[in-house]
Amino acid sequence: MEENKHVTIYDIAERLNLATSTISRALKDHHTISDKTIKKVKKTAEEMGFVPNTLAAGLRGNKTRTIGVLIPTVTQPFLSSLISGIEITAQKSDYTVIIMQSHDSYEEEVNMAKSLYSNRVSGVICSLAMETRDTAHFHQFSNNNIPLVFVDRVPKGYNTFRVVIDNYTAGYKATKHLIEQGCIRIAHFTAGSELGNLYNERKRGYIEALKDHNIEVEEELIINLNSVTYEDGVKASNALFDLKPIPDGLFAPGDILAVSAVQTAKKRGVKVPEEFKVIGFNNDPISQIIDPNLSTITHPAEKMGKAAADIIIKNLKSSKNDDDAKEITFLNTEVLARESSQK
Amino acid sequence: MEENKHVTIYDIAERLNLATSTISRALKDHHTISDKTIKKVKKTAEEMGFVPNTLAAGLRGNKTRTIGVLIPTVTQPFLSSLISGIEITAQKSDYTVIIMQSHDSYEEEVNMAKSLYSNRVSGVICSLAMETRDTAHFHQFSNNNIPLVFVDRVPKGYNTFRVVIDNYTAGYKATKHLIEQGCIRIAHFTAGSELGNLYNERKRGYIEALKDHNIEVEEELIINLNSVTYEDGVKASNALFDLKPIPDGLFAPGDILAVSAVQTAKKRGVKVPEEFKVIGFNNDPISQIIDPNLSTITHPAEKMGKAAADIIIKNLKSSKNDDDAKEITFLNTEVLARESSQK
DNA sequence: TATTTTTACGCAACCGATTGCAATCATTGT
DNA sequence: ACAATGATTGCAATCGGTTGCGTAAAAATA
Repeated sequence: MEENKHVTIYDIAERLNLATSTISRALKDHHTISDKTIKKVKKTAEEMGFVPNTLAAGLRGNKTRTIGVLIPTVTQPFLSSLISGIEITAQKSDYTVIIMQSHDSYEEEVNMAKSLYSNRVSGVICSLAMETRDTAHFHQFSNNNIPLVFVDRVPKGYNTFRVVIDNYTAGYKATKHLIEQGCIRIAHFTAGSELGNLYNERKRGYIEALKDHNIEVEEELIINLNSVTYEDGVKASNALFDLKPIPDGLFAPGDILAVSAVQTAKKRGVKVPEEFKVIGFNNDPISQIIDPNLSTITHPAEKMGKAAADIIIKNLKSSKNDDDAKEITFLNTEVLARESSQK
Repeated sequence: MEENKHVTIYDIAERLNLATSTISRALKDHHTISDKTIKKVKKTAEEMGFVPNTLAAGLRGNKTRTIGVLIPTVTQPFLSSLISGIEITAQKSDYTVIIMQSHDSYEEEVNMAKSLYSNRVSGVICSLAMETRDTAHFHQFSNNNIPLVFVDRVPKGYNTFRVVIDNYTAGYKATKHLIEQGCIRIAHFTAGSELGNLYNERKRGYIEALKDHNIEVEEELIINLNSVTYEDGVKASNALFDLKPIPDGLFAPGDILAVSAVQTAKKRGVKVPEEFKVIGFNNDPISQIIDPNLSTITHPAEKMGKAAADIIIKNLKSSKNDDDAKEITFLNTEVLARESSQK
């Protein structure tokens, strides 16, 4: 196992009796370099096993062709699909992706943002941690002209790019769907989070849909969860089924919650969808596994990732000092009617 | 939106009338720097919003405190949990994680390996792409003393660190479990892959378990899949149920496959587990969602990630020229008996 | 043939943190 | 009071590409 020192452009230059500047330019097909030289350099570089040192280039040029991704976790289907989308698009333009997980912790998010900045990423894509209440730690990007795109869980009142779905409309659609399936007492699970206001938006849609169909909004049918987990979903579901007449429908703003409700219903002898119709959110893989199959709202994760990466890359290309307002991209969602909400 | 130039140690040095070397040392609590100076420097650095430039440090020191992770995809539960484990451990030691997806393509794997090397990662953790047949593209790491750990899908005959489960034993256990539950004609799904020999190993365990219990190995019960996907699982399952007397059990080397079998069984009126018992592999989330709950083999993804990261970090710390044989770490698996294999 | 224009390449500074070695200052011993 | 020892800090090279500017050589034009 020989201890190969890294091969540098200096090594190539020495071998060919050329200047490093020539090597550097030849490797990038610079027009001032003759074709002969370019071929010769590339051939030699290949032979010597030259691999450019990204650090050196990044240091000098102050651009790393790296996109930093800061998300709560990679283990949620939605987020791993998001990454997948980012990665596919990034790769096409020869960008590298650094992924960091905040684990929904504000402190970690702050640290990792600093770390990304420290690594001089060219752009940042972020979905906020649940805990996050302020966005000061993102100013370092904005202030240094590093494109910043928030996805899905985006902050209010911060002029950056955003890629989202219309959570209000989606919530409205979901609820309307249940109404159309005959539900008249529809429950809703929600979760608090001031900055990433998506649950509030879905709830708004839910309420508005009820009102539009002359259905009374009952506070006891709206349950606030601490966390969007299976366990909390089970608790909330049990609370629902403890009600005197149980509700006949549920709009859960997440498939895990919806699944927990379906399974709890089964355990308690409540028939889905006959006595209790459910619609979830996200179209996670589990929605097609559970019996009955779960109706849900599509959430174009991969598409969102691609869109976010596209924005970063396009922005980097034009490299204009975009001081103007940052666009907000809305992606479409749809009701996916399956068995759990069948009339 | 002021255009803050990055603050460097030069800026701090100028402000305090000190040398950059002093600043650099003060920031890392070097013992030759007085406490006063250290405090002063840190305070000023904080005030000025100094964030160290990782690139510069990495270039100079030729170490980046970055772990490169090269895996087929992040969207599989097993792999995203693996990442999670890597990330948790890395973060504790202040390492950054770069994730790249090969999408099971050999060509992409080669490119991304080069990219990781180009980024001068301090260590690499890899789970091979399905397509990969040789490992030449990993020599650049071995040759340059960059610790390399293969996880789960590991190459044969390559002296590097490996973190795996004992797939043979796991396959044996799974099959034995079905036998103990009364199965006498057990089918098996398998998939070809020469380098990452895990399916072959599981199959070996399956066959050995049958032999040990005097059960004939029937070739028609062993179905070779092109890919480990739901769709291929459905095809294979239908093939099984087309047999004159259908088998009474199935060991599927992946929960997706097992789920596809259970659902296909339902569709065709085959009762699980009464007429057909199933055990999967991985303990993916879906195994607890499907009805009946899926018996499976635990696969300690997060633990494997932690172990792999630990190896990298430990190796980097000792920084000995470990020319000796690389250890192989076996993690434990267990049968998780749930409803789908109930006697 | 003399001169202008191209073409092709070299020189050297630069990015920002790190580090071996030299230098300066303060403190203690004699 | 002076040398010696130790505590602090400064100097300058270094890592490996990148790039503005300068120049020599070749080609084009007068």
